[in-house]
Amino acid sequence: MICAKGLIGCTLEFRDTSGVIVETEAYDAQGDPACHTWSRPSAREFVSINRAGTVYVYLNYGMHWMLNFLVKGKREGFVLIRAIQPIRGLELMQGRRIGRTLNQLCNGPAKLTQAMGINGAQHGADPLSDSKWVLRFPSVAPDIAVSTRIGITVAADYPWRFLMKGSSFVSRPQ
DNA sequence: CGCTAGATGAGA
DNA sequence: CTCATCTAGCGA
Repeated sequence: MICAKGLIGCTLEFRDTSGVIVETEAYDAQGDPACHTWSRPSAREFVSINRAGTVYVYLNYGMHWMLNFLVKGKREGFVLIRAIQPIRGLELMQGRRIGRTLNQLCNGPAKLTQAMGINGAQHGADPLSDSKWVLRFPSVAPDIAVSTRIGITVAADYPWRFLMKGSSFVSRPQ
């Protein structure tokens, strides 16, 4: 999905923390067995009642919060933020993830939500009207690598994982 | 009501 | 490799 690719290199700010998005994955609301909309009526309702950009957060494995943004238009679905390069609020983030090095701070979907303090309370937030959230686009387009999605058991072969080429802050190298 | 599969991460 | 920990959705 184009939007997932376009978010690579963007700076994401939430409250007092920020970072550059270096890894994303796309989930298509149409015909993608790995997307929540495939088996969850509540996810389909979320897509229909919210506008593009809305924050979709959910709890996985009973303890890990996953951050997504809603995509709408011709293709609809979610972009999962899988890793960021920490920029601002380093002390705050390291305080939430004791003992982790800078490289290990936000190199995974659950790690970055823990570090940035993102949880279910943010589900449904609208970054366009909520000053806690800021998304800035890069001045120069970054080099992007594409690979298959990881961590899922169905439709994992879709080439919908995007990484900033050469970044050492991705969850795992391509 | 009971059951179970997860878009994971930490630790041994 | 194991296991922590919870909930939407589904079948009975």
